[in-house]
Amino acid sequence: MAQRRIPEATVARLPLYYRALLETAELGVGTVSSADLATMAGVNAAKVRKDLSHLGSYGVRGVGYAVDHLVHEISRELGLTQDWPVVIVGLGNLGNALANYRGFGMRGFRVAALVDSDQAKIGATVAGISVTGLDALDQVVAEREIAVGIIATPPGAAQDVADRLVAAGVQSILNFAPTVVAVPDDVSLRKVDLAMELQILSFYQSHRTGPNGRNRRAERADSVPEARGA
Amino acid sequence: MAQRRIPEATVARLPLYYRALLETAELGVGTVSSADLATMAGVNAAKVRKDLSHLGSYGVRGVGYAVDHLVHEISRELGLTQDWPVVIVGLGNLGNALANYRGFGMRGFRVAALVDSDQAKIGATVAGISVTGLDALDQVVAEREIAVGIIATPPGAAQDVADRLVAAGVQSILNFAPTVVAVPDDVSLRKVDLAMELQILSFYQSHRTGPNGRNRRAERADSVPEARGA
DNA sequence: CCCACTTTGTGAGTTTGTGCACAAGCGCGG
DNA sequence: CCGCGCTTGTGCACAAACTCACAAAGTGGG
Repeated sequence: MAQRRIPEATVARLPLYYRALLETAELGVGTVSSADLATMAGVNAAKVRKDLSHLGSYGVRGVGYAVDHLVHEISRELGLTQDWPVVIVGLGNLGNALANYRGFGMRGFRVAALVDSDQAKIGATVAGISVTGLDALDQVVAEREIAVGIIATPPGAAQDVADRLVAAGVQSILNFAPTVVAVPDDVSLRKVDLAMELQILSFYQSHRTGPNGRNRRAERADSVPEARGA
Repeated sequence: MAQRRIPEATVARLPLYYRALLETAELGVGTVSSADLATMAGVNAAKVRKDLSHLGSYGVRGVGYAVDHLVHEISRELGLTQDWPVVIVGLGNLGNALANYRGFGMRGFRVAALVDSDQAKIGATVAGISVTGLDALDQVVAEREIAVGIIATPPGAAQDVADRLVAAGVQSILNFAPTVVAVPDDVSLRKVDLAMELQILSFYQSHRTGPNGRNRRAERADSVPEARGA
């Protein structure tokens, strides 16, 4: 099958497999079947096989996939073999939580800088890192070779921050502010919007039919119709 | 067009339109065109029209959509006309941030309870709400008629908490723990996984071709290839 | 009243994603 | 050496989502 050009949907699932594989490796298991992986990742087994076939990582028929090898392949494909310094902009409740979030350490990501526009916060130390002013963003990004920016500001400031990040050379942005942010085509952008997620849940909750509200299924790409196996 | 059975993809965008419309209403504007909405929501105009046509909300040809009416329609469709009491389980960094998050007030959602298993945290007051023990989850959910649960625990505790939420009668769950959680078919589940988002960004970042890494576009459903208009 | 202009709603064609079902391949036991 | 059981890889058909392009329907000016 075509080696390159991995479908978006597959890319979005690779991290899921990756996590499942790390847990499997932890247990000392040497090989997994697509069915095992499917259970752990909460998806369909055929999908797992097709996804993995996209990255050319061969399993062994009759046996399964070598855990170590697959971890390495996915890791390489996701670019987790290199170090990604991250800057977090905005140190309100969320920014603070993110700065202290363990799990960034998860292969690759490292909080390398914290930035805020509030004079009162500049110079303070959060999670062992000194907070820098927004004006020094360019300099900090350049010095620490930062490629990923996280926006955790109020919505009003988000676009300005995004513009500054882009100007400073950041190529990937994760936006937590509840507003639409525009960036040039050559910059990747993803968003995480709490209110949106809740509103989507609200939709499915209010659209349950039947007297006691327990009938129709509320399928979602993210929901997990699979077994409880493991 | 068929009134009912709104496509998933459309449901996922309704909150986007909703927010854009609220901002428009704020400015005192009476009508918007699909093109305006498209710019604000960062999507394609044809998509906006098709999405809105799904909920039968009629615009006026040659004019556009009445902002107030549309806000009302979407609000009703998303179920935001009613009150949704929410319980947050797990009061680490993230749980605390969520408890203090303004923006929940956004029409409908209200943090009604905070739960943690740590004896040291029980009884404390966070964001004006007293923290309850995990054992009292059933009681709290019943008493306060909670329908939505947010899991902000470490990954190891997530499945157990999900089981307890389901047992207590919660029908919609938003999971922030970086692990796969399984729930019965009649419970809606969405997940927000920070590490996954970063890893997906990392994929696109490491797959930019060309010497300086500035060539290929990294399109994504969530990315915003549109103009900077408004 | 008619015409030019604007904007919606949607039919049709394309692309993307999903899931089934099965042939091909591998290991093991006899 | 052969056959059996297991698991991958994938062809195919179907479903979902997206985009284009345009007819239908409204407004406002002359």
